[in-house]
Amino acid sequence: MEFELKKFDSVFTIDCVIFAFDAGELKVLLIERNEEPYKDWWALPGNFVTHDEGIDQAAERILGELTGLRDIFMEQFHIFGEVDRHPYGRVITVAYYAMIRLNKQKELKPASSFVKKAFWHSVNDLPKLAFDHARIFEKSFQKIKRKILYSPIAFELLPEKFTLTQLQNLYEAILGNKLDKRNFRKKMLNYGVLKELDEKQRGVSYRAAKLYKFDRRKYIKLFQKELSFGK
Amino acid sequence: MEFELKKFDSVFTIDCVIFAFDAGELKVLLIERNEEPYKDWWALPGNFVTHDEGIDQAAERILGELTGLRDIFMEQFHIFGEVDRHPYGRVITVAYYAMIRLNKQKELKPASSFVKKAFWHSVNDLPKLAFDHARIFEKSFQKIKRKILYSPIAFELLPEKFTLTQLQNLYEAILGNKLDKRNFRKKMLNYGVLKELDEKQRGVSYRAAKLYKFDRRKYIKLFQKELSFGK
DNA sequence: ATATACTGTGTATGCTTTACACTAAGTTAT
DNA sequence: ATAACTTAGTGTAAAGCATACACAGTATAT
Repeated sequence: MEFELKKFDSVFTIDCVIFAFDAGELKVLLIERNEEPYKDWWALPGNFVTHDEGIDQAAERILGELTGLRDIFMEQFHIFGEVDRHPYGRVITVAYYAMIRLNKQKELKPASSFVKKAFWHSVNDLPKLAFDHARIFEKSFQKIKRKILYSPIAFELLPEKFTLTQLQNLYEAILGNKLDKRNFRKKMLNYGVLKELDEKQRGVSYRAAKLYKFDRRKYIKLFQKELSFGK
Repeated sequence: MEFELKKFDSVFTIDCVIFAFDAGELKVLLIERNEEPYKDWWALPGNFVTHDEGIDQAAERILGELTGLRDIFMEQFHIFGEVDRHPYGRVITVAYYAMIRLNKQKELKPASSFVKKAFWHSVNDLPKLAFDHARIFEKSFQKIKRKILYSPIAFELLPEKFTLTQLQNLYEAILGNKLDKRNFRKKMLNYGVLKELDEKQRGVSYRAAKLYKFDRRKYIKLFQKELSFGK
């Protein structure tokens, strides 16, 4: 890919912050760049938007090409438009985030020479990032910390069936502090968005915990109620 | 202003949704366009971003030129990037919103031939808008409806000194429903972000109400507390 | 059988939310 | 001066939610 400075007059890019939860840690997906600028640096998956695609489609395409992840629902959360954020010229980036559930189908296979590899990094131990990506990441992290307080987005990160302890660990990983077990369970069950299953965890040493599922219908009701101020 | 189609390959604009509260009604600032496309239509104040300005500065500049309003703190809330949203080509727009307090200094004086006039419209009775501005407005309105539930943004719309009834009317105008007077007062006073003044309303028929002020210091404390999940 | 490691549960206290209706105070009209 | 009008300002009981806190139960491994 060659850069023509002229075109940089007004260029948009997309950057994606993809969160996942694995081994008790919150992770974010990074790529190792194979192109200048910032060759060999870690960066958020991101690239140019072409002239004939909407930005939401562009986001999906770019994430797919750079990491192999397909059909991920991402939400835009901020635009970064400082004049000097890109060394080659004025580049405005639209930042998207998503929270996903890891499984075998979600292998990382970059399909672009732009990327050496894609890799999940713990959010607590990130390498130095290219461009202003550290800032973009920070903003996204603040966003989900805040959102988790009023919206059950956590479920998107967990396997379909999960235990309450797993759920609590996830909250603790995102919020960065410990929670009381009994109060946490009371609160979560009280929201009424969990469905208790007739099934237990398998393959664990020691006592197995009950599994739960997220009840999307009840969640939608809760969400609407949440939008009221009381009488 | 002449449009060169080529440049439209990747062009971005800013659109501003400015809210104010007047005569018991929530208003939004619109301009009457004096240029094609959508000449003579009402639209949100918006225009092109130049190559050498950051988007936040661009937003301030554009709002100032089109409406005469200066030094308004706006916050970006969404990017609209569908391929077909502008009839002349691909135009991505960054939408900003602000809530302001009306006063005499805030006269509307467009300084651009692009605009015939600028005018406050009740949000309940908007004309047909140019481009996808109806959608942009809707999104901003949803945003503030949600934000007012957890953040005292309402104060930005009121005069510095206000009565509790005015505050309640504003909440009702934004939320679109009636609230209970006693509960509303209890809740608001309980937040602890209002300072009671030794002063009463003047120039009203019938009994004058006490005036209050917003206490920004206490608000900041409240805001930090709000970010916790409990133990 | 025993050690291990995690699961799962209850209660009392205080605070917040909700539902609900009348009197007090100042202004205007006569 | 008085009556009529209009808005301001106030309390309480009941229900629900948040918080603080500790130990017995159960599946597994050896």
